[in-house]
Amino acid sequence: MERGHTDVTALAEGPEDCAAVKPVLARIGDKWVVLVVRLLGRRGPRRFNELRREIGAISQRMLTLTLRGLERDGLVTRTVHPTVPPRVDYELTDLGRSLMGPIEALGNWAFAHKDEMDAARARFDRLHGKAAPPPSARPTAKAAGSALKG
Amino acid sequence: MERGHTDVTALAEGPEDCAAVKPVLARIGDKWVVLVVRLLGRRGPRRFNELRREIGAISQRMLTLTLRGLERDGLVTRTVHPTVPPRVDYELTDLGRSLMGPIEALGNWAFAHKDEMDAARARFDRLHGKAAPPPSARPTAKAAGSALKG
DNA sequence: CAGAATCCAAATTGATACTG
DNA sequence: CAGTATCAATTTGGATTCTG
Repeated sequence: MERGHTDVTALAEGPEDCAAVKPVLARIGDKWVVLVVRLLGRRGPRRFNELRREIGAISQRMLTLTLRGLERDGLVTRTVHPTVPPRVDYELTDLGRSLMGPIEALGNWAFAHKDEMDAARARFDRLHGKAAPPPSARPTAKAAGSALKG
Repeated sequence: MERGHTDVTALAEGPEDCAAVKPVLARIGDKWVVLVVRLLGRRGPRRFNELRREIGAISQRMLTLTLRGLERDGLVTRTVHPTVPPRVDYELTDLGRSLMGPIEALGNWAFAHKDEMDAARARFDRLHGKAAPPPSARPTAKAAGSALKG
């Protein structure tokens, strides 16, 4: 049953099922999870600071939190080598590896369509007069006052 | 080039590419986006409150924000019918439809492995004495006081 | 090196009220 | 019906400090 990511074409759609997969999707949806899983999947086991360096923009706290979450969900194993200085290796579990298929699909899609999305965003922003509201874009009090920052 | 979700097996892995796809993944990673795209993809165009009802747990504001984001990224179209009361239909664009493959793959994976993840979580929590630290789990002042709730 | 703890800034979200 | 505006509460994330 290791045929990649189970191509079950018929997926339930009831609200109960939505609720069931929601926490799973929440974890996968985590920005860092995708990067960490890809890294561990493609380049094998990694130490804490190796991951940190290779990911680049992540803070220590977020990496710790991300790895802990992945470990909790059974997607990675954490192996502590009782040496000094300490050495900790993180590696994908079978479950974690089974996630690579869907993750790659998503990554490939993102890579293949980022230009279209960029163009769409530019067009939308132009039509709406907005500059570039990052994610949600709502006036946050500080935004009003910071207008004169330049 | 409409062969589903481009099965490009070789995906770049440099940090620059990571940066490029990050915003894309961020949008896809959004909990609601997956649900909305699936709904629009499987059941066709939908009105605002139809989506609201069918999703269930979403607030009006979040649905508005989610749809706006999807529209901005060129994944859905928003059609206003100048009737009274107003009627607005949301529908996937071609780009949006092309996302369905990866989304389904992810949804299927989540559905297929939620039990394993649940089990893993339970085991982890048991070993760590923690009750059930939802996502990140950090002491938030209020959490300290609620420890004696059991 | 790997991580825990603390502090604090900023983003996210829900509830509510108002509008065309 | 389909939003927008505003406010309050929660969450999230980064920076810093400390430890084994």
